[in-house]
Amino acid sequence: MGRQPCCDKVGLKKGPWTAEEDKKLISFILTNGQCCWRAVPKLAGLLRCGKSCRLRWTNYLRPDLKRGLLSESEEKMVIDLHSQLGNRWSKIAAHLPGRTDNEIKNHWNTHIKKKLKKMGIDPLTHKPIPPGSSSSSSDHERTEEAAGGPTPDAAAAEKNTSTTDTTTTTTDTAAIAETVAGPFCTDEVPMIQPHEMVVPCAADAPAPSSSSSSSSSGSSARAEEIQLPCMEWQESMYLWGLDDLSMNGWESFCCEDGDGKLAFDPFTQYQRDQESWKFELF
DNA sequence: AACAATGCCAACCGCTGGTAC
DNA sequence: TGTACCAGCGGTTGGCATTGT
Repeated sequence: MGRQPCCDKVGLKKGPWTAEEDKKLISFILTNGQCCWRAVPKLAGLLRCGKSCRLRWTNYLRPDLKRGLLSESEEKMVIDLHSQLGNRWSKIAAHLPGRTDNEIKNHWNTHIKKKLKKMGIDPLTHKPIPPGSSSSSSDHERTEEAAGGPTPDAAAAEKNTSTTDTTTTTTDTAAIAETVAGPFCTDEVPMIQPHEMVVPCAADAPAPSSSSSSSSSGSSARAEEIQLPCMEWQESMYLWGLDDLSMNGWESFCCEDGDGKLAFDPFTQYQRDQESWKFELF
């Protein structure tokens, strides 16, 4: 059967989100919660497809997101989980509160993969690379990699890794993870410590079940975890800008001392233009 | 200083699985 | 049982930032 496009693409905006669009999306979800994504852009007054809205929310605007590089322990966990689950980024992300599948995927492709290759470990199989095979990688190799794709052997190996051969690879990978996180410390910004996590409910909650019994279980369950802030928060929000908000989490603007500045964490690689958010109370 | 190469990440694309009818 | 619709997933890409020459 032919699938209809997720939305009418004519006249829809693509590319980077503007601050104004972010604001619309956040305020809509604040008011209405996460419902049918297909309807969100229309109801929120956005010229985006629902899919784009969902992605923007889950990968960037969600208040329980941690920002910054993955810590060593998180990296170890990713390696270990990857050895068991393969490229199931959403499953891996489910074990790392505040991290998105996209973020983990990117981190894997840009950092971890490289580290493993440098150590002579095949990031696909988590086993030592036989001498003689190439282990270099760069962003520009991705084309060849993508074009060629994994070798049948590698693909099979990954499949094995992710399905049946979990016991051996887990053991291997535990050691690998230990080694990798040790000598290679690429993190050049302070780590987020567990106590700095902005939305405790995400960390405290059990890992989301991968099996959804209804279409709403995944994201909606997550929505239920999110403690929507009090109304006073909105003043802080506009005072500090929504980018700060999305970066640090809503709770940092609702902290007991009532001073969002204390909650602001300067370590992040926050580089986005904040000009457009300086309105209202400024 | 100018240009090229490389790194990085947000966002997009297309597919899959689940569900309602 | 088959079809249509939806949310979610994983792979890929575009473009900006950074680094090297």
